[in-house]
Amino acid sequence: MSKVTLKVIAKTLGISTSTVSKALKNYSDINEETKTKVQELAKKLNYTPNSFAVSLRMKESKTIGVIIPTMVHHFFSNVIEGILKEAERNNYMIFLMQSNEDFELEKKQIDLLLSKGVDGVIMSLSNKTRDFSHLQKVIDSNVPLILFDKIAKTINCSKVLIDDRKAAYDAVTHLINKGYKRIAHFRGDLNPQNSIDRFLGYKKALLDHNIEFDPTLVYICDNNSDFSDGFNSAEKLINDHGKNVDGLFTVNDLIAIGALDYFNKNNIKVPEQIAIFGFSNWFMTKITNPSLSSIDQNALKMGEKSTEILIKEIDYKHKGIAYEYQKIILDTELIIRNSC
Amino acid sequence: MSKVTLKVIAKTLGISTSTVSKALKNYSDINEETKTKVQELAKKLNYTPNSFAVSLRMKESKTIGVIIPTMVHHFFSNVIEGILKEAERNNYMIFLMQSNEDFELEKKQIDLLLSKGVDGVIMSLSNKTRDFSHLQKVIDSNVPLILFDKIAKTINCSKVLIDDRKAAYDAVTHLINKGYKRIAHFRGDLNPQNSIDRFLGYKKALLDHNIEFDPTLVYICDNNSDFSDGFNSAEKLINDHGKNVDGLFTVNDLIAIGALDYFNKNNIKVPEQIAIFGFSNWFMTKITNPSLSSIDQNALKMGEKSTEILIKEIDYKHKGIAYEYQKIILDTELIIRNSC
DNA sequence: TTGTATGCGTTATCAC
DNA sequence: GTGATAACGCATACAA
Repeated sequence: MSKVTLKVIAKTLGISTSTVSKALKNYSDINEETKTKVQELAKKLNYTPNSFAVSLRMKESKTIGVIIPTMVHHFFSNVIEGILKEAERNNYMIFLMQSNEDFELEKKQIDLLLSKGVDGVIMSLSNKTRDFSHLQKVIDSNVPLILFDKIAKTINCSKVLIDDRKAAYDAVTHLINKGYKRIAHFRGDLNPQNSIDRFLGYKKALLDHNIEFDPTLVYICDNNSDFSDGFNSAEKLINDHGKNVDGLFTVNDLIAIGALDYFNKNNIKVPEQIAIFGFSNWFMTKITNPSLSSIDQNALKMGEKSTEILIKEIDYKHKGIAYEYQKIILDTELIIRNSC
Repeated sequence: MSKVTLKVIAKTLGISTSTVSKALKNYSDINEETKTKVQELAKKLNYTPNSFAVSLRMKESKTIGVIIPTMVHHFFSNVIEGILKEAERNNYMIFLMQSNEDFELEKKQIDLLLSKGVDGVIMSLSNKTRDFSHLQKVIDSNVPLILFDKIAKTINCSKVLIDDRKAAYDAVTHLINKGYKRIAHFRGDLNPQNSIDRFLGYKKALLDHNIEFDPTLVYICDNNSDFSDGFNSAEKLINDHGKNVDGLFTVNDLIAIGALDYFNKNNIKVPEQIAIFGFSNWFMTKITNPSLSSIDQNALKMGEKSTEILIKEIDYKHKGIAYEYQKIILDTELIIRNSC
């Protein structure tokens, strides 16, 4: 941090710090001559305002806190990229934290962010989070909060998400229209809302098309950061149902790829014997054998949009303008490839 | 940020703010009774120190700035995870920025971090960075700087990296020992040091084993965030050399997978007709067909180690202890799978 | 053992 | 137009 302060400039110019401060901000009641004099010297000395002093005085830090469950994940790294880009455009900096799917850590991180005086918080909840008092605390501290993807329905704040239920419904409907009838589902954890919604979309698509819902075709993959779960579930699926299954819809692409690996290694033809539909449109899906149909959920845009509305709320709050919380549902897109 | 200040506590207790300040810090010259009184009230009121005031006063922010070229990348997201974890352990927060392989942006971000008063900076350079004056600026500002992976040789600061040259040498030697003789190399951008070093390791392995270095077997893949570059280069390779090539060492796994995709789609058997060795040990390499041999570069540890030595340097600086810059070379490991 | 005074660097109010 | 002064919240040297 620069050692050049207003005082230094004032002293070398023989004027007061308040004049310097105003001159640098182009206040109308300052003589043009002094203005240029001050601004030139400031530039020459490479003056930058001390951000702690500014924040202390102004009660805003131009800083946003972000908490995500896991860093190493194509979806989240894309969201982060979107957040960083939008923040950059608006001159905000990002404090990044990873809750590591740990509720206690998530709580602690909220406190840390609040104590650091962030102007707002963007977060996606850990799979284990069932109690939301820490979120309420953010709101009660009068700090704007945006939830994305893994949200808490009961918390009153702006949210950015996709319609998981509809996306799943569309994917499964596609499978059905292609003639598949015994469609399995590898779902995620029982707790997170989007894992629930994808399951519900799957189920509804079956029922709407007069296909019996068979609970034995649903498998839980609770570790969604690895494909081994998909591989193992595929093995179980075939052991349990043999050829009496012809389709598979998975909660994410990683699991789909794990399952595909199992099928490939066991000479089960995809999509001839079993069709697969993934979720997230991870870039790897283009290159699997066969390439994998999936659902694009536009993670980048989710990050950008979350940041955009957060900054708007910060701005409104600052100006004392009232605003309503938004619930933004981003479009998803079926990407049909060769796996179904 | 909490509205409870030292002043509030002092006033309700009828004592001075300085006594409160000291009591909360367990100063030895404060009466035990007042101490507990103060601490209890502070707890009850949920007092948290105003971090701007503390930073302004103490000239340290418990904050680290991190700049990486791209967010959506398995290597970097793993590094970030390591940084976040180590920072968490030491009560530091991370400002994350993405230079997006843009030199001008990288420069600007340095200024932003410096103006935010970070206690230290960790970064990996953009591929386009050839001028390092912005790094020197960090050092001149007396802010500890750690470079990792994409470093500047000429800048005098601590560095954390792997021995790219040796790793590449080992991988290519493995191919040679397996009997492959016409080994191609898909290298990265011409500028970054690690792309150069991997190329040099490749070349040296050939020469040390009496295999002629054939420059026409070297292809440049300058977009290392996608596998299409690998696919296209593989196509060129086969067009140019037909069956007169039996091995391939790539600068990273993404490119290896792109190449593998081309071979698979064109019925070129791996490793029978051509063997492949990747770089980075991305988790996808386990699951390709065939699985891909690669080099593990322990990204997580690179993040942790960078943070660890940065925090040590911050600490030393703060205490006025002299320290020497370190150059830490992390171990790499050949992971042999079915592609060679 | 406690309180007073000062300063960190900035902005804002109000005299002059 | 300009400058003195106070305040943001905290830490600390020094006085009491």
